[in-house]
Amino acid sequence: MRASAMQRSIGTVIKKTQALTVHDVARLAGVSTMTVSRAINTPDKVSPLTLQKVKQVVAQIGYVPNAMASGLRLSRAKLVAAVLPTLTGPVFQETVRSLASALDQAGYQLMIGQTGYETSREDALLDAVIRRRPDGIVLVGILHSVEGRRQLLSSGIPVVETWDLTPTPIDMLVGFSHERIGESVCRFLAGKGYRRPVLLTASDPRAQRRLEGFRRAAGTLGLEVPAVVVDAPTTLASGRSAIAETLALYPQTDAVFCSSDMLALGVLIELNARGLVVPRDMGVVGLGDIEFARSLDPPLTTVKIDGVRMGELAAQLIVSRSQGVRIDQHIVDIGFEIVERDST
Amino acid sequence: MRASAMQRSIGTVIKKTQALTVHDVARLAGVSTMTVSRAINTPDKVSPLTLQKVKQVVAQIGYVPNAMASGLRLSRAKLVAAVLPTLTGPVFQETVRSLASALDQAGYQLMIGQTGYETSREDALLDAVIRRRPDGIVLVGILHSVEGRRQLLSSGIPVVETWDLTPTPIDMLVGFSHERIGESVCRFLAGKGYRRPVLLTASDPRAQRRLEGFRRAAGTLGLEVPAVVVDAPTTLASGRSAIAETLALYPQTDAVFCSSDMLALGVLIELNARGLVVPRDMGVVGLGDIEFARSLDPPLTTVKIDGVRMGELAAQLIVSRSQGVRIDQHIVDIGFEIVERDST
DNA sequence: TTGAAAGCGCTAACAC
DNA sequence: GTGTTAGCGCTTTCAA
Repeated sequence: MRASAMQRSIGTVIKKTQALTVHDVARLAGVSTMTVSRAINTPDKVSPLTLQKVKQVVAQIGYVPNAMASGLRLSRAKLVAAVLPTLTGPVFQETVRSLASALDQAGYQLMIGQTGYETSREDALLDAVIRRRPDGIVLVGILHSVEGRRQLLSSGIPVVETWDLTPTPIDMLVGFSHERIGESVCRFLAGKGYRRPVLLTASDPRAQRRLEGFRRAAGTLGLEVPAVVVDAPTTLASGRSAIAETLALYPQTDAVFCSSDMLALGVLIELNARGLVVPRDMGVVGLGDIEFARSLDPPLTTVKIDGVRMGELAAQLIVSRSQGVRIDQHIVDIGFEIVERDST
Repeated sequence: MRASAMQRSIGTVIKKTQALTVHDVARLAGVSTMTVSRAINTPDKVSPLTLQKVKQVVAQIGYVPNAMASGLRLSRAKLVAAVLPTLTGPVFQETVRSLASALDQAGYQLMIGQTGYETSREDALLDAVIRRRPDGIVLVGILHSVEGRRQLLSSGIPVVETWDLTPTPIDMLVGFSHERIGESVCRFLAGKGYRRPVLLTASDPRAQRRLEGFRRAAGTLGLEVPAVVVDAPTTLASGRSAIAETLALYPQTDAVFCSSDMLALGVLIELNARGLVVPRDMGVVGLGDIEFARSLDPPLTTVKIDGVRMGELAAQLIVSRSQGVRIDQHIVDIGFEIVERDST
């Protein structure tokens, strides 16, 4: 009978197997604990014979070192924390995935904390994060709380902010300028002959700055740019309703710049449902260039944000810093790129 | 030369700020370290006056307890690990998000490990996970490696498998039957009058079992069911090409059951591009009922998988177990539901 | 090349 | 209600 089946039928509680330690290995291998530690961490500082003996015992009894103990001793958790608004939605996914991969390759694990768009949760979350003494903290998206900023600063833990660009980061930063995106998209649309663009803007500060950039550029062209606000996080459904609202309020609109590709997909679907043809009746620009953007019908013109690169760079900054390397380039602007496809 | 050695030789090393400990608080508050510990963890076991004094010092100097130290002392990391194929794609997102939230509320943090669909990576990843002595491990999706199974079992760490149903879980399980989904969707489509269904099937074992279930049910109805295989992870683009292939190979197809909602979206887009009308010319069924399914045009008939509930239950099982509660229900079948909308 | 001692920061158990 | 002692498992330092 299998163990689990037995437990269910009889109701036995599992005996908690006593976890193995260096002492167990040391005893069985006939060496000191220190030698075990060396055999595992710096094998070249141990004679081939002892090394082999220790390795064999480790394999045989299935010893796995305790990271809490070594972390405490070394003051290095080999852990990095990512703090983000939410794991849901395609926006930050690529960044987090590549961050996790890059860290993994360097022997670090990733811990996740979601603020859930509530500023009140941020402080408690940061406290929980700092308790673990991670080797670094990656902020994906914005940190609102002022108290949180202070906590991070005084913790002395390396911090990388992402997805934004500010001249005054907490510590390090890998991002891009939302204002410049607004400006660029405005010029791009104007260059294509669009004269009555509308922004479908998420209710977050970064979207707000894209709007400002867009309007600034539009001002020099003598254009007025209305904005339709959408609650964050943006969804396909909110894209459909936002374009419906746009058509009702500003029927002469000839192009929309959406706060995300998902929003843009909603727009495409709603326009298609209304028998309107993109780009003939309406130009559509997305943001993110997530996986499906190129596969839509028509393929979506969008602003490519290199989330993978951002994650990799963030990982690199933290790993270097935690190994004591001086970081000269505290602020990295990874830029963006307007990918022109058939929706404009 | 090791990277760190090289860095040291260049000589640009930064000194770390000394982190605060209970001793600092104790000294400044004029009490013992034990009293500080009590003031923080069991405030009701401390006199109101000392409590206030300690709290004030803590706030003033910004002391944050060291979780590695308490974790080591208590043998409780207050950490749960989630191991999954990839963070990308909408499939497991809801599960992971709700898992993180539920754990957070119970005072646990979530650590992420991605196997990246490579069995070879699984063992190394599990080793890294077990080192941290998490209070539980949640397997999202399947664990392929036999050695990994063994490692997990002998670690004694509570394990919850999800997104599947097997009579022989490693430990605990929260999932649903993929075979029954196949059967149900087959009967559903047959009931709607469809006679030539095709499956767009991802190349993973769970999708395979849905196909088997579908074919078994189809067999009793005298139907043959071809399958078009799509590489995991499924994407919108692979949906477009899969339906194109389907139309070429099996032109009389009257319905498709897709391995994910994203795949189904690709199908809808491709059919729309070809001037085919859903459901008149083709019935489409998705899997997952992710956020956008109801907002598509037409709204997508799909199999609702309650990822949020799965995450919550997994969290609950682990938290209970780690608090010493006996778990009688080792296997929880959360079922599924066919949500009929307008695409069939 | 190997080992003994000490301590990372915290808290259970036991005194007072 | 508070303090003292000891030790969680590991690894740096120093001695052999």
